[in-house]
Amino acid sequence: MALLGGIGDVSVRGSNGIGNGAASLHRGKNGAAADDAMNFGPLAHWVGFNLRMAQEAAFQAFSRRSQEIGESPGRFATLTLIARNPGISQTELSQAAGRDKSSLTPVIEGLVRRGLVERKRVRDDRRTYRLSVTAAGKKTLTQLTRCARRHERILDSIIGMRDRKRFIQILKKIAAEIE
Amino acid sequence: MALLGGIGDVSVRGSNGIGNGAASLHRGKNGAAADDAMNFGPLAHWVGFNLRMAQEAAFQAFSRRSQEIGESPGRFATLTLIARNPGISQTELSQAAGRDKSSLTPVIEGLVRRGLVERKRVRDDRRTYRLSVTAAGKKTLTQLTRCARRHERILDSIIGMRDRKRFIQILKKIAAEIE
DNA sequence: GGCCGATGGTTTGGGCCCCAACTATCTTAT
DNA sequence: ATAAGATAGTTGGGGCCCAAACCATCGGCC
Repeated sequence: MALLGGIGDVSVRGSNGIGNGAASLHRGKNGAAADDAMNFGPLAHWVGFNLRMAQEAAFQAFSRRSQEIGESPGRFATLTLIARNPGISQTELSQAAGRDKSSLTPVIEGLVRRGLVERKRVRDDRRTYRLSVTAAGKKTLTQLTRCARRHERILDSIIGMRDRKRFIQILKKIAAEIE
Repeated sequence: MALLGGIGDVSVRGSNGIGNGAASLHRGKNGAAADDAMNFGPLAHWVGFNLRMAQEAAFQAFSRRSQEIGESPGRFATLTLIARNPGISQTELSQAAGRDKSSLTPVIEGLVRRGLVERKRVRDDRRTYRLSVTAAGKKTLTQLTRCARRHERILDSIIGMRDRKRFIQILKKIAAEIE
């Protein structure tokens, strides 16, 4: 498990990379589509679709990794942001993380319950909370960061250092400018 | 915002691109973090995080677009794949789309209910279904494709034609090679 | 001082996803 | 033939996300 050695093999991947390469699907004997390879049509050339596939795959991979520590990718990003910006409010946090504030309620609630994050009311504005990471939280964060670095190293090796910087730049640009 | 005039401004974006640029958060008067800009720490340089942000943003954008037609991005990809590979089974489909087969049950069920997809039992193997797109499905697909092309054009303009090809290549590589 | 609109957080309802377990069916080896 | 193993699809439980409705509090304005 990450949990397994490869868990069966949801990974048709590995061999086929989405492209109209040579995915061997073997439609049963008389598959209606005489073709033997999967046809992705226009999807193969579209950014949106490939972005989704890549993100989903990377996310799942990291998910498995961080699971060993008992945390999820979402909680990890949140924890990091709080650590780097002590005293931040939930709304600010949600904007930074690109999530709706309502999504953070359960996440924070969980972090607090596990004693990784502290949440204090503010005197001058009794609506907002002020978040900060506890000592235990810092410790967990260190582990998670190590774990994330391993994950990043793998991604780096797939992308190649030559394109890495530009690749990230483009991702940032998309997140910032779309819509 | 897309749906309103600007509702406050969930869009810290636009101005800050995740990078440690100049996101002005204005922690209330005495914000614990004296800093005025959001600190993303290592997240800013990591592929995983930026991948997630970009994908999520693009996904939401397309989601809104396709909603006008009454469909979702997930259903769109599924429909396209069925159209391109008539007679495909649900399992094959799930592998191509990189999702668990159980995720497809409700999706297909929905497409069938709306009369966009046809599902036939096979004689020689009564376990599998054979999927195909109906005439109505083809029509919807045409609309969706048009809609997707508009979306793609925007993404293209953000990425720039010079890097586009390489960018997609990298995304495919990630989806194919990670774990 | 009291009202109204804005703002921080929570709740509720819905979507999409994964995984593990289960049913029905097919295949294979005995 | 038949029992064991593989495979197609479904079900149930859990996670994470968004959007709209809802409280409480804050702030400006008269």
